[in-house]
Amino acid sequence: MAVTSAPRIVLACVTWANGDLAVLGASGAGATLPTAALGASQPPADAADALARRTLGRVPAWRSQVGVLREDDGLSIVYAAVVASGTDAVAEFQWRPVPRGGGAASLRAALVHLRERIDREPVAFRLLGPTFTLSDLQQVYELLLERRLHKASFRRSLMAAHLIEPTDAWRSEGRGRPAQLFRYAPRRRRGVQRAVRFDLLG
Amino acid sequence: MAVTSAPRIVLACVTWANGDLAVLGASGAGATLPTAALGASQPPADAADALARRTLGRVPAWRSQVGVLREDDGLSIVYAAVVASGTDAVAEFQWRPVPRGGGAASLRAALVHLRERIDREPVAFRLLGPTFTLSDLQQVYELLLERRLHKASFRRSLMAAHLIEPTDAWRSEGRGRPAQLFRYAPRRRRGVQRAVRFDLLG
DNA sequence: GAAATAGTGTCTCTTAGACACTATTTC
DNA sequence: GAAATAGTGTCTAAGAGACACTATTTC
Repeated sequence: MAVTSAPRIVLACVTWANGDLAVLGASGAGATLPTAALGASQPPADAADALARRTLGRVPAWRSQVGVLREDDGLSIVYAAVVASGTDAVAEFQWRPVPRGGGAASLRAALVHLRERIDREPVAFRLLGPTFTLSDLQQVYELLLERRLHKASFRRSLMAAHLIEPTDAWRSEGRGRPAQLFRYAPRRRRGVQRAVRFDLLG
Repeated sequence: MAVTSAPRIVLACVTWANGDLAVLGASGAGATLPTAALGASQPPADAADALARRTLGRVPAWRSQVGVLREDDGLSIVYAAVVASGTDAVAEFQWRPVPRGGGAASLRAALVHLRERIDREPVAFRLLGPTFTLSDLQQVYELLLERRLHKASFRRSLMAAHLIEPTDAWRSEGRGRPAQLFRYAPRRRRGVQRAVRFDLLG
């Protein structure tokens, strides 16, 4: 038994608000992420959920461990989490716009983590509410991937994957044609495995 | 300051030997992965490298943090590492065939970690020696991905990515036509960003 | 020549992206 | 009707997989 300070849990909890990504932070000047000490013999994922419950009032819709960082004052176990658009923060926590390009190392790592998982896990769908328009969904993908996507192509491959189903509701934002609302309803396991990609290496 | 046992570093170090993947383990009956206590204020990556140096005599060609697990006797910080085919283990450690489907949780997590990164980081190339045949490379991809790949298609997209260059050496394995040796020599950054994939979700 | 392995040419089918269009709303 | 946003049809080019082939070695 060595005398060590217990590792700390750091939670980067992201949502989609006002057409932008927002991250949960402590109120006040510094944009610090919520943290908690990890209990002896407590599983880190449980600690992350407990921390979310304390700062948000609920367990996130999706959560994943980002990794461990050695920081000045000890070890930080960073978690990325995602909650549905419209979820309110509690007490002394609030949603802040995600800083473009900058921010603390743990937040940047969490955003990279989300970006790397968006095509394998339902990150984008958990960021949205129970129903959403296809423009909403595309905007979330574009924010997380930090690049523009082709509208027709996005919709075609989305439909081909059978991940969503239309509702009979439509939403009008004031100007322009109303958009149909969809819900996340994955039907297919996974299709044919596709080729190895070498184009991301180098 | 709480009284806690320091987290442990666990190293899942993989190589390619005798046409199969092998993992470095302690000699003897139990197939336990090498471990080390993490020093207070020591960065985990440094501890993983030091552990590799102690059990292999060298720093791995590629290394990545897999994550933190709460185990019975404390926290384990798991690292996946890869060394070139032909590297010898030292002292009381040896290469063991990777158990198909089974094995300890930390080893399974490390193998999933490698599989998820093979198309974004040069994992397969670091598993091979400085020169290799295209059949070697394809076999490593097939072992890591656990599925067969199409030979002509594999080679076409590999060449299109400009990741390797031919040497003027050929290797003959006894039977069959000798194969040309290639080396890893990535030339291109990355091509055009391609579409979002929905087919891995669901 | 048979067997084994390396390596290639060609066809087809799928699909991503471009482009241009139609549809439905507010003003 | 203009502006804005949603949604679609068609063409093209790239690429993945199937198939069948050629090439070079050992026996």
